[in-house]
Amino acid sequence: MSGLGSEGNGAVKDGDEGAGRAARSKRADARRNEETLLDAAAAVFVASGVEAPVRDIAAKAGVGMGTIYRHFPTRADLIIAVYRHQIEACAEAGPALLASCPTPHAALGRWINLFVDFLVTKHGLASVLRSDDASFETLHSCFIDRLVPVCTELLEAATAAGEIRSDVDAYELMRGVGNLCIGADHDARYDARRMVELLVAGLGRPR
Amino acid sequence: MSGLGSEGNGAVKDGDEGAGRAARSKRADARRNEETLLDAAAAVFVASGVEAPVRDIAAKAGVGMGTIYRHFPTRADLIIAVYRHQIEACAEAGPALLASCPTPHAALGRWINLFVDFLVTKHGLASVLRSDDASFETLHSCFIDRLVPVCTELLEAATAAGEIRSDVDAYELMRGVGNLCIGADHDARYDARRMVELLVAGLGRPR
DNA sequence: GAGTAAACGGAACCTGTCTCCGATATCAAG
DNA sequence: CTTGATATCGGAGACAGGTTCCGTTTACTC
Repeated sequence: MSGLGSEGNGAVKDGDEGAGRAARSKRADARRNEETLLDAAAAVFVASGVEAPVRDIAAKAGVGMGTIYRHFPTRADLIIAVYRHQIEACAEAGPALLASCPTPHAALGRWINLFVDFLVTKHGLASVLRSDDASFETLHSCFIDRLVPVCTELLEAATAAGEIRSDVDAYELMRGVGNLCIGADHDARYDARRMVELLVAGLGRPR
Repeated sequence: MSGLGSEGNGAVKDGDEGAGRAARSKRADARRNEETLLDAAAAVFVASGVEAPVRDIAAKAGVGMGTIYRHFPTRADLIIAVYRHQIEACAEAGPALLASCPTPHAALGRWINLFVDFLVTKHGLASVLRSDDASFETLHSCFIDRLVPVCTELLEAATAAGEIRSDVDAYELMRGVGNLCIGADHDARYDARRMVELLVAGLGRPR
């Protein structure tokens, strides 16, 4: 609805790999495969959800299992790579909203809506974010590291403006919102957006 | 904290199996094993969480895989059996709270706390409740069928008293609360109870 | 005490993740 | 263009859970 970028495109490419070292040395086939893989993964995620078997992605990309695991040591790394730029867009929207909205509280609400839309439109992303499987730790902290600071900024602005209670921190809020988005697809009776709206409403100073 | 029964005891026994048919015919060893299994499962769930391998439970009970699956056709059935009486206790607490609390809204809050305590103290129960694996559908609807009507009653009482907004139904609320409880253990920075409190606060009429 | 149906046990199977290593392709130097 | 060093590929198979199957054992009945 709000739109944090479309679905199946490259992303990552080669930019921020080795912390800007001198060597842009990857072999051509490797570069090509990485991109193919990213596209295939994005396509499969859309078609079958984020929990699609790795084998399917490898098959779709026309490469072997080894290749996929060389580029993305774990499922989670692949997911991160596919969605990294969308997380980035979401993070960047924070300060922008703060500047353009009438009140910090409004900005916070809008920003959270952005986040919710992102999670809800990616089948199963929210669940996988909450998986207690250790290998998803990376995914989790990728989201957290990038997004929590932004959320903190919005939260502090709203607190400073006296618009919300001050005993909830950004990490907790984002986890709560993330949790509320779980299973939002495949259940017509559950509207994650409305629940999040309630949560944000509850944030408002109890007079 | 509030206490919906302790952990590892029988439950189910033989009562409500075949809709009160005449035949109480099970063989003695079968009856014995079922109870052993229930106890073992409860113990393992406490020790390793609800997601513990079925094999572990069988081993703990000292029976073979076949036995476990004869009594509980699927993982979810076993979980249900173990927790059924606690769900029951929670359901029964609803009307009681409504009668004993000063306002319906207070009763609703207390009842939801009961539910949250139940979920949070059972490692991983909330996650498994939200699993999109089809075999947990039974578990899901067991919770839903028994608890949603109770929640509806509380909700309607509070609505009638003009204490809350009226555009949220019990199913949605319970799903939201259940979601908020996911991963509440093993993350000290996340306090599910506080998030649920926020949600319930948001339920209050926006003046 | 024998006969029979129910219950048991656990090996085998399925699905999904991730590892290992021989086969293959790329690139640079001669 | 050839050649060799080396990065990359591919996919069989190890591993980990859940679930099924079926030959064996056991409890109850006559």
